[in-house]
Amino acid sequence: MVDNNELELNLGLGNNNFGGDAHAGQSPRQRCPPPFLLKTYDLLEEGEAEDITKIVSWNAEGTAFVVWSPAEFSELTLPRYFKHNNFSSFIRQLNTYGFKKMSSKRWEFKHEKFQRGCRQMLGEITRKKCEPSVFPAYLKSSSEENATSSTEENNQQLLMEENKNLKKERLELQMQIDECKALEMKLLACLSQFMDTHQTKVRRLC
Amino acid sequence: MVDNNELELNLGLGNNNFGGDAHAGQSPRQRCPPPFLLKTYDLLEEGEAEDITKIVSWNAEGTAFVVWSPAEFSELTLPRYFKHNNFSSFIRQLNTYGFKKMSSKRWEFKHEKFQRGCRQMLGEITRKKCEPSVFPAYLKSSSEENATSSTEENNQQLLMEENKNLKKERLELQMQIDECKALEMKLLACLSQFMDTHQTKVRRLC
DNA sequence: GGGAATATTCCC
DNA sequence: GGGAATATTCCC
Repeated sequence: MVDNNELELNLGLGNNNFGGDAHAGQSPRQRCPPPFLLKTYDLLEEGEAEDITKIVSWNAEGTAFVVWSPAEFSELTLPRYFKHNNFSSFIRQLNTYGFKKMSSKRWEFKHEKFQRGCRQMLGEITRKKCEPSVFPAYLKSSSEENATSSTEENNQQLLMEENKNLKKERLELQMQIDECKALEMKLLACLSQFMDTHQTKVRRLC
Repeated sequence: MVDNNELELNLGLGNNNFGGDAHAGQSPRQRCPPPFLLKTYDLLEEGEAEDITKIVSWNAEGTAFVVWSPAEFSELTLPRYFKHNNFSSFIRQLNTYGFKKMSSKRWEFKHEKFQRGCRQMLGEITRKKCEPSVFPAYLKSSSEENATSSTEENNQQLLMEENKNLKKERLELQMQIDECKALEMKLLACLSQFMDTHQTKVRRLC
């Protein structure tokens, strides 16, 4: 019942790179490729050994790959590598990573950096950013440098301001905590004194 | 091998509402609840019939639910309803939908609109919006070709990081304050109780 | 083919 | 507990 998940974990290579990037502002060449690319690549490599080349394989030149039998590919191959069995979800990912469909007659997909024997090159493939709709395309026309630099400056300004406010807040919170702590001490002292007095009082009364 | 996926599809109720909302600006009462909520609810209802109430069940009042055995829940229950078997991913979703953990001693989760017998009410639960931070994601990494002054970008990166850390700190401080306040209440209660007892004791002795 | 929502993962 | 990245789904 949980075969899928276990398989998934085993095939996952244990080095996917969700979340943190750890390469901010640096060349993207050395980063760990996204799981999707690794799995798709491995699927093709392993396919050669497992004789599923009738279902999916590299093209003759190794410059693209072909899904020969979408039905079998979806039913058998996809769930071994991914958390679904939908061909269209697979296609969606290919598009996200910039693959192009080569022919209208067969399911052949190509990406410059996705080729047989070049697992290393996968790291150079980047996900397409979802363009922010904040700025409609028509506003980005001319005088780009001016526009970008001013918006960038503006953003930096905002960031610094937020930053300053956060620091102020931090100080206030810290002061609140100090007050709390002081009150705590007073209460404890009060309590302890109270206990003392009452003990002596009780003793006296006895 | 593909059992998971087929099960998934059968249990999915076929009416999830990914994508289009078709109710923009209208009362949220009539919308189809998100798959996550439906599945979690059904899991509890079906659990009663299937006797997995030792693993997960509603609390006595039906106002919250308890995962009694996280290990079994993760291994057996989760993959029957979701595309994973990670308890932490399940928790992440609960947090996303605003559930609160009720106790530090057991895995009990509560949401005002998530109660036994009220499947209809699920539609009123909304996903927490990710606060559109001052700083849109698109300014973070895109346009590597642009070669804008890298020192500036670097600067922003640092600013954003500091900003993030400050927010984290703020949260922690707030939590400290909450703890302090709670302790204060306890001390006051203690003190008042102490005074009561001793007054009666003193009275008796007089 | 891609926009956008939800789901899953990783990290702090 | 939540931010943010990738994955999966649904829709145009």
